[in-house]
Amino acid sequence: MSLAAISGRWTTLVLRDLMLGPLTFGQLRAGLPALSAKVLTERLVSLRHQGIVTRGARGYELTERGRLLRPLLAQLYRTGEALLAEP
Amino acid sequence: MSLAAISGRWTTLVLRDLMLGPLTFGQLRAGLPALSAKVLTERLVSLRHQGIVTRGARGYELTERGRLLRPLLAQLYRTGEALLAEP
DNA sequence: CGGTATCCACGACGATACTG
DNA sequence: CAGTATCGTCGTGGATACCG
Repeated sequence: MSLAAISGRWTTLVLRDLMLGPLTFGQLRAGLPALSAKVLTERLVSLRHQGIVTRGARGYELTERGRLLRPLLAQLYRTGEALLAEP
Repeated sequence: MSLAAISGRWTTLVLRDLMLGPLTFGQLRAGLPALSAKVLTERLVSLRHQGIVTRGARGYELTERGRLLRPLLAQLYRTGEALLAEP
């Protein structure tokens, strides 16, 4: 369930950027240069269908529902650190 | 990094079962009947290569490193609940 | 029981070109 | 600028059959 929300290459990175505030398509691309327009579009469509992101006047932004993912993202990075520390 | 550890269909479910203690191949299969032997093998090989699981006398069990994933798994399920609650 | 070996289907991803 | 369309490739997973 929550895995669906963050699965797919790049998804966590897109979400991390959106956690800081609304961003336009171009701003998202600029932050993730290796991500193609096509895949970014796919990710955004998927996230919008899940009610995690909306498209408004200021670009794309997280919904209330999307903000529920913040602790998960945080834990994801924390665990990544821990795995690096204990090899 | 931590995403690699939990990516792949079934991986989180295999890990959740192993959190309870060592399990044999057959016990893992019994717990996840829809999971084919081939995919379970793949998952276990991958997890062993990442140092998350070892194969011992009692079957497969989490390493010290593997136990680092516990908070992440917990957060994953907690977030899943939250997403269901707030539609 | 505890896997390994093959083959096949499907979806994800990347590159490129194009459009309003 | 903000996407959409198309195509080819590759990885993942499922089904099935087989082995020590």
